[in-house]
Amino acid sequence: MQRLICHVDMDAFFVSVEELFNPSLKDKPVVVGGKANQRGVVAAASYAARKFGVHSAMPLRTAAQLCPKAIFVEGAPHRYREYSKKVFAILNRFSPQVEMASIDEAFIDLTGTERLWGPPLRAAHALHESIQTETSLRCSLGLASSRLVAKVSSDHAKPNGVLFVIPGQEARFLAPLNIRKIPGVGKKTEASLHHFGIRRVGDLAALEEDFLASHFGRWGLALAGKARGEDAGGWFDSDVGAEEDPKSISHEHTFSDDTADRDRIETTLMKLSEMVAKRLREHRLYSRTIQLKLRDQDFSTITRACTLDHATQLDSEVASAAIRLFRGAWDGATPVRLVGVHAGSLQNAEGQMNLLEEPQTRRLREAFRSIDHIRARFGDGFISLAKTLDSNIREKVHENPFDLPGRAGPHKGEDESQ
DNA sequence: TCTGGGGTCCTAGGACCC
DNA sequence: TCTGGGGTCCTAGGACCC
Repeated sequence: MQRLICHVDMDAFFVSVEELFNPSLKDKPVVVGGKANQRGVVAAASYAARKFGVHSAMPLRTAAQLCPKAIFVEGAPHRYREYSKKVFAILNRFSPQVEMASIDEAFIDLTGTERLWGPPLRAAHALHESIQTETSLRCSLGLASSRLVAKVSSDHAKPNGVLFVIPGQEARFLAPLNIRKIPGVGKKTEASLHHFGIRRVGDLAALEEDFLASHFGRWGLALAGKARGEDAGGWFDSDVGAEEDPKSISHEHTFSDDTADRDRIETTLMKLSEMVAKRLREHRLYSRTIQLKLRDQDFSTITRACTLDHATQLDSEVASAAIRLFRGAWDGATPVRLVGVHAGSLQNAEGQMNLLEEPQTRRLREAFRSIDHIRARFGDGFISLAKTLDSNIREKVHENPFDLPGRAGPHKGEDESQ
C-alpha cells in the first residue's frame, strides 16, 4: 500500500498562542523569548516582527535593535504544552499513528485511511479545518510518501496552506529547491556543497553517489537519498508514533552575568543535577555516564564526562559526579558563562540489577521518590539539595556525604581505576 | 548584535582485547 | 622487534533541529 505521511507544522506557534490570551498583540511585532535586554535568543517572532529581519535563534538584544518597537514576551511554556496536547488529540482522531516531533510539529501516518477520510487532500483539509476551529490556531500541512518530503512540503505550504506531493513526483518537487530546505543541511554543509557548485536539490540528485560518498562519507550517501526524497535510514525511516526512550537527559544554565564564584557555580550544578535525576526517575531510567559542560566568557565550550561503575537515578550521585568533574576542569579563576549536567548511556530498570542494590542505595532511592512526590504537591522549590546546603555543608561534599559506601569520593576520583 | 535550552546523530582517537 | 587488524568502550567535540 502507498505510504502516506502528513506533516503538521503550526504557524508562528508561540506568538499565536500568546495572541489568544492577549488579543491586543495581534498584527503587532511580537518577540517571544525574554526581555529585550536579557541574555537569550528569540524563540519565535510574529510575521510583523519578521519584516524587520527578526527571526528565531537571533540574540534578543539584536532583535531589539532591528525592531525597537517590538513587544517582548517571556513566553509561557505550560500554555504551549497545553495547546500542543490539544493538537495531538485532534490528530489522534484521524489516525492512531501520531508523533509530536516537537512542541509545534507532528507527523501523522494516514496510510490506509482513505475509506474513512477520503483521498489525501480531502483528509488533509478536514484535518486543517479541525485544528483551526478547535484551537483557533493556524497550521500548514504537507502530504507525501515519506516523512522527509512531507516535512519539506509543509514548509513550502506556509503560511496556513496544504500541499500534497503526488507519489512519483518527489524528485521533481525537490529539484528546484535550495539545498538548505533539506533537513540536516545547515550552514556548514551548505558551505561545503557550495564549494562544489551545488546550490539546488536537483544539483545534488544529479551527482554520482561515489562522489558524495568520497567527499562526505556516510552522510554523503544519506544526502543522495534525501535528494531523491527517500527516508533513507535513521530516524526518518522509523514508524510514525513508535515510542522510544530518550537517549540522554540534560539541563543547563546560562548565568545572567559571567561568574567565578565557586559556591554559586556549584549550587547551580546541584540544582541542575536534581532536575536531571528527577527526570531520570520519571522515565524510570538509569544513567551510567554523567557529563559536565562549561562555557567561558568567550563562548568556548568544553565537556568532561565520567562513566560510573553502576547506573544511577539519584540526585546525590549525579551531583557528586558533576561536581567532581567541575573541580577537575575549572581553574578556579576563569569566569563561567554556562554550566550543564548531562546524563547519557541510559538504561531501563531491567538493565539495572536491583538484586545487587545495596540497602543504603535503596533507602536513598526511596527517599528521592518521596521528595518527587512532595515537589509534585508543593512545587519544585520546596525541597532542594542545593538550597539547603550552606557553604559549610557543601565543603563536606569533598569528604563524603554524597558518596555511598564502596566508591571513591570526589578527591579520589583519579585513583578509581586502581 | 553577542550568541537559550533541550535533544539527536556522527566522527575520531586512544585504550584495551583477541 | 620495527610491527596486523578487527571489535568495543570511552571521551571530546561538532553539526544540526526546534
